[in-house]
Amino acid sequence: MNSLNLQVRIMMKRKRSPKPLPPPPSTPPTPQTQSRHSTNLSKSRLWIPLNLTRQDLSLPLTFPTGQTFRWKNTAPFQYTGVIGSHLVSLKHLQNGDVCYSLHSQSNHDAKTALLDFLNADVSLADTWEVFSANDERFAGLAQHLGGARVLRQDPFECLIQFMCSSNNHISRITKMVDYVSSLGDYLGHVEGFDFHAFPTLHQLSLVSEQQLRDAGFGYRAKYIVGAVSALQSKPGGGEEWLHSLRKLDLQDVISELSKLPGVGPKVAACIALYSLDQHHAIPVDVHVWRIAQKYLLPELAGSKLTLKLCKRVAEAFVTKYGKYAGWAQAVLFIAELPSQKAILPEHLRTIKQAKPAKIENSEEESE
DNA sequence: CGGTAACCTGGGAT
DNA sequence: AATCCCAGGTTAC
Repeated sequence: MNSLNLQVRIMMKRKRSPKPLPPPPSTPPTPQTQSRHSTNLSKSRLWIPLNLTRQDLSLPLTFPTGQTFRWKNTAPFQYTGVIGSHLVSLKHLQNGDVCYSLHSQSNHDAKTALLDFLNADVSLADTWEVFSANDERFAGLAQHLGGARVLRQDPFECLIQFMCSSNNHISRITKMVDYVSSLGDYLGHVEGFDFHAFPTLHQLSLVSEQQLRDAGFGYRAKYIVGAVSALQSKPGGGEEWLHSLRKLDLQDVISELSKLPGVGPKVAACIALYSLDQHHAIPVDVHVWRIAQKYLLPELAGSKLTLKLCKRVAEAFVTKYGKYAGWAQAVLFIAELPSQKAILPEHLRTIKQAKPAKIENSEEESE
């Protein structure tokens, strides 16, 4: 009956009901979906400048590049998302400068929350200078990928998002994250997208494993329910406990997070880097592994990515790039994305054949 | 303790 | 058309 309450609350919160994509049996919280008729509130919107140039923050290189799945591209050079209870749009002006707009009642703390979320205290210029000094290729990439930042997200939101990301692809991750998001308080809609505050730990605890499975979470349904349950049993509350990890060393952060079901080294590193101030955390995925084999640890080319090698790759990144190695990883990672490679000149593009496309005759193993 | 086989799903390649 | 493969991995054996 908890879930029934949840359902009622959701129905009441929702102002509109787009098509019900994954139809759960009892609870139909629809994910955010394009619903054609968007209001034109944005026309008369008040845009406030942030003191950030495109080199400080590139929205297209920061929001749709895999560190969050909650922000939507709501117009050219414009992204909209939620920070706490603030529904915010960010966009580039013609000259590249960034400005923002609040869709909810503009509280004074909204700008503070926004700057915090953007990790605005970290100077990208200073940080990248170190990377470029230690890596000629990075210096080249930096010319084309300026403004690619690491965000400082809410830890709980980050945790759930990256639990969804494991062994998964972007489109389905986004669908799953949209579903979870729909369980939070409704905040408004922008350009056809519905936006919700991320559900609280309590709100998420009201959803069952079966509901998540029906929504297409697969085996991750069990992990999420388990992780939520584990968090609820933390003294002082799970959200507070997650925040407290910001004070720990990276090793301890990874160790603690890894105790949660569904959280392994990769997901833990993502949470650490994207939400827990662990700027030298290196999420080693297949892309980073390829980067490492090509440019960092060529002697490992061909071997399989084991836990041990995973740690070795992370160490190599920190050795080369220092205490903000995670920020360097973000840039190198973006350079690997098919969607971003197009903006790079030929000589900076990487790894034509990460996995050797099977050539005609398979009788011979190429070394 | 290191290595390996399942695991949900679905979109794209073969 | 039917399979296979892979996707920003983790768990259990």
